Amino acid sequence: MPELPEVAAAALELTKAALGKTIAAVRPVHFAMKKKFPPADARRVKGRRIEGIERQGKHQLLRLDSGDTLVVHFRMNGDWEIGTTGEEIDRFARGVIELTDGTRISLIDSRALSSILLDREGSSSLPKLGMDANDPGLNAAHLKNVLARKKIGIKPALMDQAVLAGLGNIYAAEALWRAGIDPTRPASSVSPAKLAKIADSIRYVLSPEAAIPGRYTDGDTEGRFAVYGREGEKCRKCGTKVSRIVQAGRSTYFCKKCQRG
DNA sequence: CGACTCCTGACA
DNA sequence: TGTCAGGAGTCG
Repeated sequence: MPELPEVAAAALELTKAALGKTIAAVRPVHFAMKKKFPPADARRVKGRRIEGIERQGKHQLLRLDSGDTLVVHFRMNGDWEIGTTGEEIDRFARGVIELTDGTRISLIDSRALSSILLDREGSSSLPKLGMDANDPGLNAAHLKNVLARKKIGIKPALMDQAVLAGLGNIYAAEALWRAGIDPTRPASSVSPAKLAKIADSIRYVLSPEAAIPGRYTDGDTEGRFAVYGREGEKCRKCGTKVSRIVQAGRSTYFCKKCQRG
C-alpha cells in the first residue's frame, strides 16, 4: 500500500505518537525482522529519546538522542498501528516500538517484507535517493538531467528511487496516463515538453486534491485510479480498453490510444 | 537488462 | 493450485 503520500501520512502519525518520547523497547516479532534487528540493536536503543522523525523517499527515519537512527521501510504492505502496551499484539505485527508512556507502535505487514534497521551514528544504510517526488523543484529541466542516458522505459525510470524518491508503481502509471505518455518510451528520448507534462502530472497525482482514497483518506475505493488495476476496463478519456504489460517485473497499466507520446 | 529473492494473503 | 500484490536488493 505505501507510496509517498501514504508513507508521509504514516510518518505524521508516527510523529504524533512518538516524537519526544523515550523508547522502552524495540522488538522484532517476525523471524524475518529478527534477522535484521539483532538483540544488540535492541539493547542499544532502549532508553533513547526520539528526537526527530523524518521521511526520505519511502524511508522513515527516527533520530535518536544517541545519534543513532532507526530506519523503517514499509515495502509493499507495511503500516503503523498505534496502540498501548496493554493490548494484544496484532496478528500481523512484525515489529513493535514501545514507549515509556505506554504507547505501542506496531509495524503491521501481512507479507513481512518491511524492515526496521539501526544505523549507528555516522553510518547510513540508505540507498541513493533522487529528488523527492513532492519537491516543488521538480520540473522538466530536472527530469531531463536525471533521465539523460536512461534507456529504460520512462515508467520504470520514474520508479527508480535514485531518479525520483517516493514515486511507485501506482502513481507512476497514473501520472503517465494523465500526461499522455507511453510508459515504454525510452526515458532519455522523452522531449522537454513531455517532461514538463510529466512533472505537472506527478505533482497533481500526489497532491491533496487528487488524494486517492485509501488507508488515510476517506472515499470509495472503487474507481479511485484512472488506469492502475483497470485492465480491460474503459479508459476514462477515450473509452479504449486499458492495457496491462509487465515492465521490470511490475505491472504497467496504460491506455494505448491516449499514451502514445 | 531479466530473473530470482524476501514473505504471506487474497482471489480466480 | 496458481497467480498476483502499491518494493527493492542481489546476481548473472
